[in-house]
Amino acid sequence: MKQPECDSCQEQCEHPQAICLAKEMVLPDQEAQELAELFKMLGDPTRVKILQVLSAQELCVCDLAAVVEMGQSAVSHQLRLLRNARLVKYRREGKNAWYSLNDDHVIALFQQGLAHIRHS
Amino acid sequence: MKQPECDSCQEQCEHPQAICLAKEMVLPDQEAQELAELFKMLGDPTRVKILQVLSAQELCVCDLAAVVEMGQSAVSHQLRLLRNARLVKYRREGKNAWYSLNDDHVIALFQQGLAHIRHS
DNA sequence: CCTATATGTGAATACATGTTCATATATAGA
DNA sequence: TCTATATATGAACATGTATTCACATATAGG
Repeated sequence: MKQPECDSCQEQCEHPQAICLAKEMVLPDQEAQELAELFKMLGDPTRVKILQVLSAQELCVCDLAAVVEMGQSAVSHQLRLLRNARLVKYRREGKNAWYSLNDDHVIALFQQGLAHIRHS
Repeated sequence: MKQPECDSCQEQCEHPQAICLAKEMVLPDQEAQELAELFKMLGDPTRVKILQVLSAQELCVCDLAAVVEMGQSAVSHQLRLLRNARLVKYRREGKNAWYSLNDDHVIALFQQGLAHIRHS
């Protein structure tokens, strides 16, 4: 077994080797933060529904509001968050703003997530 | 094209067909809720780190606190959430409580998530 | 039984989040 | 230009969340 190398393990830790191994592999702050941001964006039922229905077709704001049964304003606020997170894009056509997924990665996450909650 | 079938589409909606198709496929409330809960659980950098290091080895509370550089109490609170969500399990051995992942599904989600943030 | 150590937890705090309301902006059509 | 409709957004509010502090519980070893 290799010896712990990080300084902080020499004094106070209960199980220095385990800690050092863990410290070597743990995601750096920024990446952990970004990953958490991504999951946080998927961590709201309204946004879940929005993203899910957008995976099948482009929809405008008032349609989305009808589908998820929420006010137009609430949906619009959520869409802004999803836009900022680059999870959705939109195009303007006359009075309507048509939203769609920016890429399909999110769908893979949904599928994994659904698989998890469905048999666990 | 098939006609819209859901009642609510007959009156107010802007694009009834799109809405009806979406309504037919949208996740039911409870499932959207559960999925959101799962992602919410992954939506915090501390928990992200905890789960990630637990994917490699079993660790006790004070070790986890050292690795994620947070107080023992904070870690303990987070572990309770993760326990309630059945994402981690633990066994007591003397004075220590050794935590580990309950299953490996979460890791798949992390990998998907990392893939997403790393090239997007 | 007493002490030291590891862990769990309630209360308090600060902060983040989601929705609503009112209103602003943008566009189409008269 | 004026009106109607779709969308965006700021402010306010209520609720949720993460951390800290103080303390409770549990266990090992005198």
